[in-house]
Amino acid sequence: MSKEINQKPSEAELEILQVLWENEPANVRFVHEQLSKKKEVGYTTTLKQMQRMLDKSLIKREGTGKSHVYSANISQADIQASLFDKVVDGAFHGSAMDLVMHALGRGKTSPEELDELREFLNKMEGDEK
Amino acid sequence: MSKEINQKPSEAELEILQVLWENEPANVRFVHEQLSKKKEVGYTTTLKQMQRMLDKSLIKREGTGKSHVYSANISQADIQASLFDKVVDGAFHGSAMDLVMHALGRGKTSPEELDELREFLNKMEGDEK
DNA sequence: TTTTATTTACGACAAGTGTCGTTTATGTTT
DNA sequence: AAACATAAACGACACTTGTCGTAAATAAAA
Repeated sequence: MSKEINQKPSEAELEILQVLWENEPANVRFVHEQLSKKKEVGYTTTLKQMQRMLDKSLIKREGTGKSHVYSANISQADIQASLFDKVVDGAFHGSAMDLVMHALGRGKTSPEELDELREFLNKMEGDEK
Repeated sequence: MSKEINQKPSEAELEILQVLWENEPANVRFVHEQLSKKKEVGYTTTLKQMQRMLDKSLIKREGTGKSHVYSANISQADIQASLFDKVVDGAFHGSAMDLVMHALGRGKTSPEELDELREFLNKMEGDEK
């Protein structure tokens, strides 16, 4: 059901998608300004990147002449799933559980979050009868 | 303390590293044969890839003349951390917890694993007094 | 010590990516 | 309408990556 992910976004493309996911629809200037907060990059670079993403259908756009606005054309959920699988396969022996342990073992998880997680686990247990 | 990760491995490089992590040290032929189980690829392709990885110091090698054996030069742990951060930042709003939820919410986690996780959580709680 | 089998080393090439400079189109202001 | 400001479109270029073919080196067999 979910759209085919023909072209997985590159590093830079992902950054752009992030901006879009949280600010759709947005024009190039806006996206560029957001990116500029994180790194040094030229406006035309961002523009070009977005045009290529348009070609690849990673994003879509509306508007005419001088006012184009873009939106992501793949859901964040799809990318999450895709990247998740990739990292699990690529670095955690294919074991999602190992990844979870890694996440929790970094010592950066707050007690509140742990509680939340615990609750989540209980809920899951309930679900599977 | 951990070695700097100057060049993050590419997709193909990661596959090679995986083989090495589990079979160090290994020669090109062996690595190539392992890769061949998963995908179609030429011997020289693997060789070239490994030579480049050597240049980048992703791996190291020993031996002379016709018998070279290679070993990974970055730990799996480093890569795990690196890829983990990358995916968390890139697709999960920087929230490791969201990633964990994603992992658990896929419905591919066995009850045993969930129990194991629960125990892990309890243990963590204990630790932080 | 030739021949044979392998392994390495080189060099190439196409596609994809990150980055821009420059030019063109198009609204906006005078 | 002329001048400006700004956005979009093009084209380029250097690097990386994935893939090999071919040549050179070297060890093993005959």
